[in-house]
Amino acid sequence: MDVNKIENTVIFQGMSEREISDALEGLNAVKKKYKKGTTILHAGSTTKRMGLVLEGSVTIENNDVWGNRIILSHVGKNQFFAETYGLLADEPMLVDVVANENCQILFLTIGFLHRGTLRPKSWTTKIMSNLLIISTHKNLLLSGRNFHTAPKTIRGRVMSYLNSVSIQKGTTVFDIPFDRQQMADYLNLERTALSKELRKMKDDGLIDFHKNNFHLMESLEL
Amino acid sequence: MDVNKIENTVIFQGMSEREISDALEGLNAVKKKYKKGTTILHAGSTTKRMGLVLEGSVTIENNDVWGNRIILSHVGKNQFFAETYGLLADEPMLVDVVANENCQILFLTIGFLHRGTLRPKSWTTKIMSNLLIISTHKNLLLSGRNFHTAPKTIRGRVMSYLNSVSIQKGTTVFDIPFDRQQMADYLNLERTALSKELRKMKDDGLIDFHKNNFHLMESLEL
DNA sequence: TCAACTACGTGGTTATAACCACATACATCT
DNA sequence: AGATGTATGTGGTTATAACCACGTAGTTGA
Repeated sequence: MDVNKIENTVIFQGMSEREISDALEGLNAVKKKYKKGTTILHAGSTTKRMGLVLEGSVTIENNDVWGNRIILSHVGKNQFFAETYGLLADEPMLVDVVANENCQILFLTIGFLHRGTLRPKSWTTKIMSNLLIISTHKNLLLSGRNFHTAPKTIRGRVMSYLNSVSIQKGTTVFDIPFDRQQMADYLNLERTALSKELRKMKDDGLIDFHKNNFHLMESLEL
Repeated sequence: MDVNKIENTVIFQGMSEREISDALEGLNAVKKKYKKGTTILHAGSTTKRMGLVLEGSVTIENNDVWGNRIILSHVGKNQFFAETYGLLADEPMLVDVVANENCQILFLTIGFLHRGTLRPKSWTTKIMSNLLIISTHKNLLLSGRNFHTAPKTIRGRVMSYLNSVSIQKGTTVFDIPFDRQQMADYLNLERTALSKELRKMKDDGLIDFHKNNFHLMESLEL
C-alpha cells in the first residue's frame, strides 16, 4: 500500500508514516476498481468497511422499485462514504453507493473499532478521532440537503443549493458535480421542470449556466 | 453532579463510576433548565458544548425571517443534540435548538476533544468512542428525514414517516412526538393540507389517529 | 459522415399541494 | 362557568410542479 498518496486525507490526519502503515494493516485496507455505473454497495446489505475515494467519484442514492431515485450526496476524490454503516456494522444500508465515473476505492474495515476489542494502540485513537470529524462533517452535509429540499418552489431549492456551493467554493462561477437528472434527484425535483425553471432564472438574470457550469449573478436588489 | 441518573446514557456507556465523574469534571458538565418555547441554542452562533436532555424534549429546527420553520428532528429524554457543532466548535449553527416542553439540559464541553490537547486519559477515548456512535446514529436520523420528505405526495410522506416510527417502536399503535404543525414542518408540508390528507387516509382505512396517537392499519392488499 | 444514443430542453395538460378564510374542538386560567 | 387562547379541521381557489410526448443538441463509435 502506497502511504504517500493518502497521508493527506482527513482520516490519517496527524499520524506518522509508521502509524499510517500500521493502521492500513490493522484496518485491512483493500484497493478496488469500479466501472462507471456500477453499484459498489447495495441498500439492504450490511458492511464493516468504509470507503475512501482514491480516484473518480461516487453518489450516495436510494433507488426504489418504481425507478425513483433520491440522491443524498456526491462523494469526490479523497472523500469518504459508508463510515456510518461501517461503524454500525449491523445496520442495513438505506442507500446504494454508485460509481459516478470509473473509480478506485480504498476500503477500510472499521466495524470493530468502537467495540474496544482491540487494545488501544496509538493509531486506533487517532483514527477514531478523525472518524469523529468525518462523521460530524457528513452530518452537516445531510443537514444541507434537508435545507436545499425545503423550499416549496423550484427556484428556492436551486438558489439554496447553488448559494451553498458558491460559498463553499468561494466563487460565483463553479461546476456542480451533477448532471441535470442528478441535480433534479438531489433537489427532489422532476428533471424537465428543473430545466424550465433554470431557463427562467437565466432570463431573469439571476444565474447563467452551460451544462454543469454555473454562474451566480450578484443580485441587483438591495 | 449525580452520576446515577446518567450512567445509562449512551455517552457514558462502558465507563466506571470513577471515569464518569472524572469525565463530568473534565467536560465541564453544567445543568440548566429551560421553559417551553425557549431557544436553547441559536442559529448563527457557535458552541463548544453539546447537550444531553435530562428532562423534557427539544426540537432541532430552522426558522427563517419569513416565519417558515423546518424541523430536522425531535430530541427526547436521554438523547443528545449539538454534538456536531460542539465538536466542530467554529462551525456556525444552521439550526435553533428549542425547548419543546419545560426541560432540563446537561451541557458537556467537547470542543477540545478531537484536538488531542488533553493528554489521553482512560475516559477521553471512551467518550470519543461513544460520541462516534452518537454521531453516526444522528446521521441515520438525518438520512431518515431526507427519505420521509422525498415522496411527492403528502400521503407518501406520511406513510414513510409513520412506517419508520412504527418499525422503530415495534408496534402499529404509537404516539408521535409532534403536534400537527410540527409534523407538517418535519415532513415539509403545509399544516391544513396535512390535516386533509390524514382525514382521507382515515377514510380509506389506511390509518386511524387521535391527536398525536396513530394506528397503522395492516394494509389489506397483497 | 452517418447512425445510434444520451443529455437536455420545450409545450401543453393535469393533478395536487399551498394558500386563505373560517369553523370547531380543546385546553387553560381566573 | 365563562372567557381567552391554542390546536386542529374544512371548504374553496389558485399557483405550480409533475407528467407526458416530443424535439434538439451534443457525444460516441463504426
